Amino acid sequence: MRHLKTLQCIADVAASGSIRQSAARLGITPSALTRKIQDFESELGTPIFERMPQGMRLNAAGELVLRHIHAQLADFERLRSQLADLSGVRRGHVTIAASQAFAHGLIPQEIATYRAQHPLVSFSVLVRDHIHAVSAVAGFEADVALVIAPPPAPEFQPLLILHQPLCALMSKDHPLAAAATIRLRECLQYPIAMPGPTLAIRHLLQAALVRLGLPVHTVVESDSFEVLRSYASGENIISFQIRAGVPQVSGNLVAREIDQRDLPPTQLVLGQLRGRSLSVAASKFVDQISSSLHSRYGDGRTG
Amino acid sequence: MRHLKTLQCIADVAASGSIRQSAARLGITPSALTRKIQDFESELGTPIFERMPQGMRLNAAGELVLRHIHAQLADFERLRSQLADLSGVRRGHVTIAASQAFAHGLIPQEIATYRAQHPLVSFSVLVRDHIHAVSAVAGFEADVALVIAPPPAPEFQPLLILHQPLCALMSKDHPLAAAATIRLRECLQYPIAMPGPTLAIRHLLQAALVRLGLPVHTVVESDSFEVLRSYASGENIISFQIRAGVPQVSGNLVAREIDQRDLPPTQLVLGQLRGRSLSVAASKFVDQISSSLHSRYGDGRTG
DNA sequence: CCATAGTGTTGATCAAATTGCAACACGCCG
DNA sequence: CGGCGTGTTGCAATTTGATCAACACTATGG
Repeated sequence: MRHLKTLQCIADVAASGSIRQSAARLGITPSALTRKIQDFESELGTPIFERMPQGMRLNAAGELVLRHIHAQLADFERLRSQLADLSGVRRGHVTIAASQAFAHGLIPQEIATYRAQHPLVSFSVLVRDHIHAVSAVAGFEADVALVIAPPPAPEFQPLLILHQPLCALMSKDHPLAAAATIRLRECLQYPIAMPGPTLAIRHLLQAALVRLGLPVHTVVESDSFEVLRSYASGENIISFQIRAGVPQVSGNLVAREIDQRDLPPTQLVLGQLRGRSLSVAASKFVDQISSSLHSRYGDGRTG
Repeated sequence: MRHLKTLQCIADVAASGSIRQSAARLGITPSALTRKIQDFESELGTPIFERMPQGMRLNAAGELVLRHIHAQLADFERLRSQLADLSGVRRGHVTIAASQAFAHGLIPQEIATYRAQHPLVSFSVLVRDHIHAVSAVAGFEADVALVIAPPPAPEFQPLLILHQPLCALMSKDHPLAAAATIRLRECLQYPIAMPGPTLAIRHLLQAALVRLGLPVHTVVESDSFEVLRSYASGENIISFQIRAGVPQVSGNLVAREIDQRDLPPTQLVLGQLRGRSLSVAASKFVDQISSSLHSRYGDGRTG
């Protein structure tokens, strides 16, 4: 788009920190690029980059400008999506940042459902921990984020909040698989495949385990739910996962909820950047995933 | 601003409905303007104007585009305001749409207070009834609106809501001026200067009067509070005004609250367009007027 | 029913802004 | 020092944009 070209150039230079590098990526010469930036700065009346021997870096004014540019580009994307919807076909691109817990089951399934109706909409999925998922939303890298226990941040606006119990994952022959819900202390009688410290549920577990004061027999610790799952399905080992993160088709794997006296329900939040209006495609995807989660899990809150 | 020029052209043509007219106002030739629009439309892949013998009119897609353009321009204005604030001086322009009730006392006084601290900020005041004030905000004509009993509209986001009693206006020698609060039926013993049907408080009064079922001795009806005030201060006539609309220095005019059993408190709402972020200048003005109203009147709600 | 005045559009011409190329100035590092 | 990295500038080629005049069309009034 013609009138956004300069803005995109600035955003690219801000990201790469180098005029020559951005020039190559944008398919123009460094001189044209440097002039674009100079013209923009002179129109604005303020420099927005610090020129350093190592390259370009945004100054304070530039940070404001970059936020504005990202907002402009996002809003234009939303316009395109609206126009496409007007003519009957929904097209566009949706970027969702999600906790790893949902990367296998929930997200791909929701995307598949959505794309069955609107095949012209494409998706990007960023797997990030709760902190970085929220930053991705704040930095216009992602349209929405689906995370467990997000840090409170004023710019992150929740669109849906569910309270979910934690589940113990085990093979379906496991002695504990008979009960509907189990106590955390029962789990500790068996070897544990422990989520790594970058996973949000690790902190929740940690707190509960300390409260219990019992020894934990950790046989493996991993940042990958895939690894944890494979252990839990193979041996007599127990692992953990939030309920919405449990795959619906799970082979010989079963999930049993942990009694809420041991582990209070955890917030599962779908949210966006406050004050931003989403594209039609993203907005409708949010609607779908909201109603899907809501009908499947209701509001798991009990206390 | 270079990259916004085309957008401004489109907005102007949409407003004027004529290429030649806009061309003259923008200082370019009609041919250049028609080409700008054609280029934009071809980049977008959709026409945004209907070409009629009488001129240009936005089509459905154009309406979306225009909204986007207004949002872009407003957001750029906000950026400029932020940049100015960064360098220590606050500058910018604030447009406020207000009910006529506040056009004399409250608004000019608040603007004067603000401009005493920030003389580089300029103001526009649009006097509109509650319906049109909300539309002005929705159509990006005004940054904020201060209105009585605004119609419920999803795009209008309240920032401050006060519940205000209606007051009877009379000269300070008036027989009723002795009491602190008065009953509506007492007022009807005297001639009334009645607010015109375009004023929001007319509807409130009307409902209460019908409920009372007493004859009303209307000597004059006017859409101008200035006219009503002059009658109320001159003869034994009574007029009405919401409390925050009563001028603080009022000559020989006094205001007495109507008993809330007769007339429930009215909503006084300061609001903006939902999802829009205001310029620093406008945002700080909202802060000032909010705290000023809040400290002066608290929340007048009682029931 | 034609003349008129209004609309937007188009082709050719020309000026102005943008770009590319090559050279330059500066800082860094071995 | 010499090589490599950065951003910047002068000048020429190119592209973009604006102008002017003519055109096609429609509504309106005599």
